[in-house]
Amino acid sequence: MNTKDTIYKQLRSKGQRITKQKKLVLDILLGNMNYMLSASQIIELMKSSKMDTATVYRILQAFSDTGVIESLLSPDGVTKYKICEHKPHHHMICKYCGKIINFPCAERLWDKYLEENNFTEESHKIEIYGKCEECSLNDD
Amino acid sequence: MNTKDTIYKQLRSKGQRITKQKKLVLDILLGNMNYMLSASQIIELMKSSKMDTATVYRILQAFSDTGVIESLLSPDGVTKYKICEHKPHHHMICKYCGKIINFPCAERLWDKYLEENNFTEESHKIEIYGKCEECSLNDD
DNA sequence: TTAAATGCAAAATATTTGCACGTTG
DNA sequence: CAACGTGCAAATATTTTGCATTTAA
Repeated sequence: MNTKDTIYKQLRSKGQRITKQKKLVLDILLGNMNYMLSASQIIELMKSSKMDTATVYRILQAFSDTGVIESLLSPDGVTKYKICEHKPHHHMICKYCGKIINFPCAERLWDKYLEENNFTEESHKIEIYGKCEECSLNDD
Repeated sequence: MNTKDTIYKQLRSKGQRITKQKKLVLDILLGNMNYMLSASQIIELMKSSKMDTATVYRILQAFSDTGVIESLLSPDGVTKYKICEHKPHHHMICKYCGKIINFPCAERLWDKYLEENNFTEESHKIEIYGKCEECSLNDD
């Protein structure tokens, strides 16, 4: 079973239907696994498919509700989306080209603080911003 | 020198002027150190001061450029702001009441991955979502 | 068949801009 | 006084909604 089938299954399990439009948005997202796309970028890419903006927003919402995509606030203040990967991981985000590199979720350092505050963790997110290898090389 | 003076200095050092409007927005933000506010919440709170929305957006932009405020994408997809604190720290964010609890920035776990990818870290951010003590107690 | 999804059009929000005027330093 | 910031009004951009129609399961 490939990634697409897994996602279809995930969507169906939440009572969603697999439409032509969802497949198109999914293709875009799967083709950009290493980048985050903003809603307006996705809408732009969908123009050739004559898909309505409202539909794009509804699909993004549905994908997000189902956990198919995750979102992130980029340093320039824009919300961006990408396909969720299932192994727990975090992101290194290149500020120069936007590339995303995943790294595994290691053990936690903050248990102490959770205890001190009686805070119950439900999820967490680590984002590292900087410059990727390629962009460093291009500096010369 | 108190927090406000420090911030004024920070703004002046970037050539910004301290206006009545900036003081008002700053007061709101300082009065909500433990919560994140969205642009529209801030605009709402500013209504009594008859401040223009355009001005609020310009001030938020200016504060952000100067590093006076930091932003975060909340789980419901809204961008929210709060005053930056200067000791390196991260956030525990209660999903039920929105309270923010800071915890210090500990040593890093991901140096290995930076090396593997020749990625140059410029900054990082850890966000922990869950339920705070008070909200847990209220569950009963 | 029928619940869910789409397209379309329109409304509601959110954000940005130009410009004349006011204010800070 | 000169540069910067503000208010106002208007332009854009973004996101949401209602409803008739289409479509996936």
